[in-house]
Amino acid sequence: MRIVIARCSVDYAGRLAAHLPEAVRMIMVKADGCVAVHADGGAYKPLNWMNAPNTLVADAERLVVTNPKGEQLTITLHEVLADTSHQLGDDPGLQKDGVESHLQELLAAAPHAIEAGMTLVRREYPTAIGPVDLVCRDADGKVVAVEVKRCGEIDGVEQLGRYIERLHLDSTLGTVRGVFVAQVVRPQARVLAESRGFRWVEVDYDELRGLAPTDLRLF
Amino acid sequence: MRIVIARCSVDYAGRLAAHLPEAVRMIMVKADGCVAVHADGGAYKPLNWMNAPNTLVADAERLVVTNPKGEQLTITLHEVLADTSHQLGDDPGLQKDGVESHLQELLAAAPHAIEAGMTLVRREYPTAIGPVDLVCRDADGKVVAVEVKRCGEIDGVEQLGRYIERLHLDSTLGTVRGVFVAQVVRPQARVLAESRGFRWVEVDYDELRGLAPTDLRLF
DNA sequence: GACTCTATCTCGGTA
DNA sequence: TACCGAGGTAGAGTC
Repeated sequence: MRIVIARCSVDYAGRLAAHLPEAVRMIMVKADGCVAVHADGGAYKPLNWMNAPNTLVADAERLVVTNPKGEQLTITLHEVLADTSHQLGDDPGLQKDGVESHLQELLAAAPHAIEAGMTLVRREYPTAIGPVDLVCRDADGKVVAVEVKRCGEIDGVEQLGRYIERLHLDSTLGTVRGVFVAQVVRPQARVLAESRGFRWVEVDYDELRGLAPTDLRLF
Repeated sequence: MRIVIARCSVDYAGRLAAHLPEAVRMIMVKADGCVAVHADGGAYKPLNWMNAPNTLVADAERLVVTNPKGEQLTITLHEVLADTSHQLGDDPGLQKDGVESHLQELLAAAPHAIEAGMTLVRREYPTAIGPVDLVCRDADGKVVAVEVKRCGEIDGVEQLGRYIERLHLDSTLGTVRGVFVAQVVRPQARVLAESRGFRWVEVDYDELRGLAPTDLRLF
């Protein structure tokens, strides 16, 4: 990884056009060829960047980064204040716990947490437009499509609607009811779900974890 | 901005739980207190991070970052290979051209580019589920809801459908027709738009720019 | 390759 | 502050 601190100006031409006036910034060039220009604030997102794969042409005055799609980032160096390189090596990568797929696993293991009497038919039930998170049967034996979100927003309700539309084309299932499950369901998503005739349910992740077998936990 | 190259392990506890095994990484601490841990690859996204505002407690062995929401990032330093600081100063910020809001401005200034005889009623027309990009009247005086996208995909068509549903609740408007406008409309979005009875239109950004007054241009 | 969906999304606007 | 929508979304997984 090469790190350059420099007074520079930057131009990007690609999916949009963007320009950065002259200022002191940090330029990070990673081993895979991706480049990021950072200011001294503003979270982790760089002001400008180019992802790998790239071709880099560098001299004392400028750094021109081009990618196969024809996008181009030009960094004009007015004054270089520091320029260092470091050998980092491969990274073993990040282990995560608590993302949507875990919530889905937990609900698959305990569908009664969604609704009393509910049983699992299948996780990731395939349709032409993508898999339905959970397909269940309720206490009356009726088919229920369940969309699981960590955070319940309007998009997820639309998604559930599209899945149910698809499932209705499968005549063996009969009428399919929709349930929208999330740790938090936003007010607008509630309104849309109700107007579409879907139930919405908020579930607690830690509570579910208590209900499920221990081997589902990561650490 | 402080940049540390170190063999370290990292733990994050907050919206999820995450762990990074020991390896050499780059740790960036910005002036606003945000922290990012980078590997030597994987685009601009750090492996782990904490956004400002934060409280930082640092000693030779670890860096503990806590935010007001109770999230915590702990970086355990096993070996520090470099540790430098640089004064960067404020950044003048990024100037952009070609994003959706510009396209919307241009179309508001030249609604006839969408359809001959079209006139603007209002930009960002408010509804209970969010603002409609443009509300216009066509050559026959009929109300038209316009959804503007840089890239026309299926989500945008759904959005237009929701807005029209809402606008129909407003009895003063009469029947509302839908038009989906983008620089490029994807095949799937075309099909969905047509099946919903919406017209779709592709517009050229540079051509529009030629039609509009110069003061709308950024650079 | 295209398409789909998730994200500690980030970021900006607005009520 | 919370909520919503856009993004050069990026990134992972599937087909």
